[in-house]
Amino acid sequence: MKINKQSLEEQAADYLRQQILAGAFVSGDKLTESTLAKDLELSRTTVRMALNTLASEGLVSQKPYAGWSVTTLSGHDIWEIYHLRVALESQAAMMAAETINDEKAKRLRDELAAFQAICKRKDVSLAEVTLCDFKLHKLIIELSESDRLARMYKSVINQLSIYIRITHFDFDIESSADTHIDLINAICAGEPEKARRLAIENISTFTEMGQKLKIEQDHTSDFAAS
Amino acid sequence: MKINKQSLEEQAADYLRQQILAGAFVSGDKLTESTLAKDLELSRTTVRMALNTLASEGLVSQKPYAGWSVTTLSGHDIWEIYHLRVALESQAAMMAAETINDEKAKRLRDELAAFQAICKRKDVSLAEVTLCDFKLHKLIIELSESDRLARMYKSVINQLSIYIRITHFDFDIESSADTHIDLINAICAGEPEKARRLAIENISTFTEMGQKLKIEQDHTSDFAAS
DNA sequence: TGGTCGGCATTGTCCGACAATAGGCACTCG
DNA sequence: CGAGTGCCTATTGTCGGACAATGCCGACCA
Repeated sequence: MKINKQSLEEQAADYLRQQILAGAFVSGDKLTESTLAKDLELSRTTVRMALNTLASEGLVSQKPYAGWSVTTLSGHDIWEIYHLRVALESQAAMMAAETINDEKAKRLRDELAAFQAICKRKDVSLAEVTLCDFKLHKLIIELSESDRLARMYKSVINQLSIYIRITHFDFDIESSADTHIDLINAICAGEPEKARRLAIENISTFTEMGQKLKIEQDHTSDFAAS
Repeated sequence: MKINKQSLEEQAADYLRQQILAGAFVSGDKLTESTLAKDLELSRTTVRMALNTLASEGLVSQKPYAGWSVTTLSGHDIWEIYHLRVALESQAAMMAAETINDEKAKRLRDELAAFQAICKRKDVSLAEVTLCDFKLHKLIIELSESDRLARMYKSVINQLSIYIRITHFDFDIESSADTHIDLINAICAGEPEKARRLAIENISTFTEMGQKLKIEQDHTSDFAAS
């Protein structure tokens, strides 16, 4: 038996977030309260509150009396988001290194090992590699043991994925996991400053490539889910 | 003539935020929708949305069907907030250093000079010093030119001031401004890495003292206002 | 003592209504 | 032809009331 403890508003927010991240609504699309209310079979009030939630996460924007729309990001917005990601992820790497213990280290190494195993397969798809990469970064955030940081990070990543539907591309898949080895080692060794530096480097190369190519990504809901 | 373009919800949120930061409601106080609605002469719906906004900022918490209350922060929460402040403020210092120009440098130096002037006065109050200190930090954030970062920073600071009603205490007021000199110089000189390091040091000493003493602070509304 | 059962306060959700506003269209006037 | 003007429509902003769902607390009972 499974009972649903989430409020309707929460469910609506989750659903809409997922739809946006999955690309069912794309940047600039207009969302009207009454239409959504009919589609979701909810009252306008509830839908409205869900939209408010998404707005606070930066996924949708509203113009007074004009309507809601999926956020459109300018170049400057992307710049902001990139720098925020650097700030949060490097901080998380530091904190993870500071609070490292055997159990955490094991989780990190296991995740990295899985990542490497995936990369070695010949028939591996980009999607799978991407998923592993995401999971690893997400794990580092989790190991920082800061819910607030995790929340902010998720918001940043979600905003980013409205704009870019990529993470990895046609560069060497095999070495994809390996670029994380040093970072994971630094964290496990309890070297905060080194971990911080490597985390920044890792994101930098990632983003640099992101500027060149944009590819559809088919599992954007990963971050929004939890 | 001055017309009010803000929605009622926004005004309610601003008002409540100010009340919380000013100490009219303290940590743990219960807020009931219908009571607030009567007090503010608004509908429950509107109040509810305002509370939702504050919740997304971390100022109030809600337990389903039980009620809203001003957030109570645990030791771990404070730890999270401290680390977030470090991450955001050091990043802002870096970004300010990276994008420094004559006009920005002038603003920084002017603010610092004002700070120093205040500290030199014999009859200066702690409140005034605190205000200057806040303004300087706020300026650095602003100079990073990232609205998202500013928003997150404000949220972090607001949460912090629910718990701690202090910024400065009975340590040497005269040298208070001077501890910022190196940081400002690094930013103006366009040295991101140095600026980052000094920003972290600055916050660390600040927080360290914050753990010892807690003093009422009488201008908490500064950050929430803008 | 410990568990159960109501009652009360408060939130969660809905509906319907109406005012306020933005955005687009047609119209006028030069 | 172009610019400004005024109207119409779609949509949001706000409201009040209503009722169900739930958490809390105290009373009662074994």
